[in-house]
Amino acid sequence: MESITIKDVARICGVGVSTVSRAINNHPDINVDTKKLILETIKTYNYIPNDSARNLKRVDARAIAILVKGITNPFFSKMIKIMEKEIQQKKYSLILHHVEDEVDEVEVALQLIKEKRLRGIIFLGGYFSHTEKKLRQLRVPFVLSTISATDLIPREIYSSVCVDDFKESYKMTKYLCELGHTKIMHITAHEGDKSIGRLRLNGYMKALEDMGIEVDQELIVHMDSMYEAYSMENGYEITKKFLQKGKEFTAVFAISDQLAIGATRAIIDAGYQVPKDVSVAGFDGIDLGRYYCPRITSLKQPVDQIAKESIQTLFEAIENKNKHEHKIFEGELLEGESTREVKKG
Amino acid sequence: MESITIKDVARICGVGVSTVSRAINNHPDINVDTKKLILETIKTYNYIPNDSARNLKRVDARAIAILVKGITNPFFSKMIKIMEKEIQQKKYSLILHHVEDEVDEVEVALQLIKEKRLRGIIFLGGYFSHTEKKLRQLRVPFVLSTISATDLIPREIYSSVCVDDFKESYKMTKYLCELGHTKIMHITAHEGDKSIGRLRLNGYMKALEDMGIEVDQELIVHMDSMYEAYSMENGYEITKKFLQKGKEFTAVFAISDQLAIGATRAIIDAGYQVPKDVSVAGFDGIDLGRYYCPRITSLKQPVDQIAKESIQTLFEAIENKNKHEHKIFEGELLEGESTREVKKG
DNA sequence: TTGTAGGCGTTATCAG
DNA sequence: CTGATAACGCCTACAA
Repeated sequence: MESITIKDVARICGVGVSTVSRAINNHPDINVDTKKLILETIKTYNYIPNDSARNLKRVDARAIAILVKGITNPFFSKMIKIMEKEIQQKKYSLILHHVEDEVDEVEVALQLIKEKRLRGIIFLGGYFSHTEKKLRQLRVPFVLSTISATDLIPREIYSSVCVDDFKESYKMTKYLCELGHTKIMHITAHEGDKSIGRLRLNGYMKALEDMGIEVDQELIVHMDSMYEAYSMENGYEITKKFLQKGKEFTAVFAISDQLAIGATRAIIDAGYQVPKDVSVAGFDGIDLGRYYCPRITSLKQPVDQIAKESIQTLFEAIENKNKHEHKIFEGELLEGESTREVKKG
Repeated sequence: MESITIKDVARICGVGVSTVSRAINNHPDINVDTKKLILETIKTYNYIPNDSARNLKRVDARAIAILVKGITNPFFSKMIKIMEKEIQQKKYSLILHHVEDEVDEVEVALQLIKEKRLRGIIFLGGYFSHTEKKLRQLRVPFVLSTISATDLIPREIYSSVCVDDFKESYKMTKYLCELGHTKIMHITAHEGDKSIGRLRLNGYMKALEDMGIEVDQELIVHMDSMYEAYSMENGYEITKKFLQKGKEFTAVFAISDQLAIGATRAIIDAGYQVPKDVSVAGFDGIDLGRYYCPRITSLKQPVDQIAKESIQTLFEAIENKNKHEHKIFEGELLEGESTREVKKG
């Protein structure tokens, strides 16, 4: 019934617990034969060390955690895979943790630091409008990956790796304008968002302004909190409702590819064609966009680089206490089949 | 530097540790005012109990774990969400754990049981060709959700909730045959799969046989282990290669929607139309299929029911030691826009 | 209602 | 190279 402990193994092998511990943890000071014996007994008796006890005692677990907000977002999946590899290479162990939309990721981080003796944290997704005070409680280095925090948080207390959301959004909007679009519906984050949603919205507005197009507030549509954030469903429902209003528009620029796909389907369901009647553009450049019909024009984030550099930056901060960096990568405008010059007439 | 412990809190409040413990854990025997005081100090000093220490001591954590294989599979995301709710309702805590494609999920489970004092486990995804011996090491009840294990494992040692993969696959194949298709390419699991892949393949073959169509081995294509299992990319690359062979076919039936979507894109890229030239059907009935263009015809698994029943079954097994059930739900054939009658001529 | 002390399974320290 | 033994932070009898 009860499971076997290190003491049992020690007793069975006729050695002390510390010797068993040494065998488990690959300590150098141990006789090869005793080690062999111990390892064999462990195998036959199927002993598994209790990790809680280990973490309790261990000063350093050489572990870092990735906190992901938005379990369904395929954009993150890829990033996580790359990060996993990098972390393994550094001989660290990874704690991957999903946090629900409404849950406070910093609370979770605080908890995890205690529990797992983390050396550092990567935050993936979320809005990150936390107070400085709260962030300072995080005693280990952390990096915001693909999250542009607004200026409310002093940049000396954290690292970040991302694209310039303002600029890339500007780029995409300008691209659409240059195709002749002047009535561009923008699907943005929830009302009151102060993170990437806000930055991309600003980029959208500035681009219009620079192109001499007046910003029409009615064309700016927020995600509906009834549905999952950044999801296809959200994009679909929003767009469907928007179409019912009869407001004129010739293009959609959504702040995620999933939203863009939802929008596309809604437009098609309403009897229009993409891109013939309406052009649609997204953001992120996820694989799905390449498999969708039509291929979604998107602002591709360099996932690979961002992932690698996030880990790199974190390790630098770990080794070099208090060294915080903010790295910005260039996005790439991927022309798909979902955008074209505005229809004449 | 060092983080605050229960002793510190006790000292600060001028009480004993057990009192603090009682305050934290909502024990009844405690003075309201002292409790208030303690809770406040905890807040201001930002004390967080060390979970490792807790789990070490606790006999029972009222926790169950979900082990998911295939982080990118959106089919699972939805299921997890529902399960989370159910588990919360039962006042259990949930440990959600992803396991890599090559990793042995039972090993992970064994580890987790020790570490977290689990009461039960849900397995989601994977192939499950483990030995009976290994499975017996799992001392807590477990249920295979949407995994039909083959008969190699005695049914008395586990529970399962899923559709009848053979039957549903038969249903879809028959549907395609009735549309007049006789040359149906089948995208199946890796060579040697003995789990749902095998069952669905059997269903496909039996249906053809019953319809008087000879099974053509050349039309059966396995996933390529170069790419992620069940992914769009896998479907795309496989189909692309298949098309190059010039083998004649008028329909594709893939064992997942993601594979089907990849196949669709490959077919379109080759200059054919779906469903005009080739019909495509998938399996699972994920949301994405509804947003794709064309909407993917699929065999929809009743995610909601399966998720709820999985949890239900697990709790019954927990409360009722050794009571194992095998529940089967009916799938639904969702006609999309990706299939139609075979082209005449 | 409260405090003291012992132990959960490991690892680290230090003396053999 | 090896084995006692003292922590790690918390919970829970048991005593007060």
